[in-house]
Amino acid sequence: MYSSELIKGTLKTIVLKLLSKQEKMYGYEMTQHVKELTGGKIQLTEGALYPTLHAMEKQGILSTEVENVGNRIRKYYRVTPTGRQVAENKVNEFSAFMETMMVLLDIQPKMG
Amino acid sequence: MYSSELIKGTLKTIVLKLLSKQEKMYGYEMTQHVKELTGGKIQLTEGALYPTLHAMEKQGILSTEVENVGNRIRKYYRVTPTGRQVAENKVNEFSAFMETMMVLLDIQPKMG
DNA sequence: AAATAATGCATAAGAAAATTAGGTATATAA
DNA sequence: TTATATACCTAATTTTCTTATGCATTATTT
Repeated sequence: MYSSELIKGTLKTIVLKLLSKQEKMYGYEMTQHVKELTGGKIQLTEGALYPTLHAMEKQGILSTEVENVGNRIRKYYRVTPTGRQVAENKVNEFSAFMETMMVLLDIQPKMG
Repeated sequence: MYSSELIKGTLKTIVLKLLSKQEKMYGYEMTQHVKELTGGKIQLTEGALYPTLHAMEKQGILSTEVENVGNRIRKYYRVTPTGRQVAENKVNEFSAFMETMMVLLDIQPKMG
């Protein structure tokens, strides 16, 4: 697990990237997906995730549809066309930011 | 300039790295140094920097010495031996975090 | 000479984003 | 039947940063 300091500010970017790759997802699914993809090193907390999802919906970046699974509710999120643009910008910005940080911190890129 | 969201949580890491490379520095000098090194893309604000420096000093990560330059005061900061270890850990953690984020966001490493 | 910008420190109010902790409810495994 | 997993949500608090302000000295521009 990374210190929570580092992860700050990346939540929206992560959510938007997930939803750019996968038509629709619900909140809990996102937490599990990220946990798996990062080997448990990043774990989205629900207390942070849900308010952020609501905010992004309000901003027109995400849209929702509710589905009933058994007696439970699932709220699926999708990126809107606007959101898709925001997603791309966010990822590009993060990418540029990382390059800058690598210079600043003398970090060598890993050769695949 | 990157959105302030992204830069959040990296301030201590940046300061510790600067001071690991350069025996001693004063606050204002750090702001200028980072500005130059990043082509203005990251700018440490004094409102964030000074309180953080004070906190790190209190934690024993940094030590200070005041110098009079003309009639002005300069407060130099150094990393303590403890701080040097913290610095290394922080940079390593950030490096690992970036790798994780690259996987998560499908970002390709730049070949030098 | 006077005004502005740059240097250099500092704090304080407020905003933003997260953590922590709680709540509701169903399904399943031990 | 008790815990764990699924699935949503909110509220109080904490952390961290921004914005604004203040003080003082020195260098530069007009």
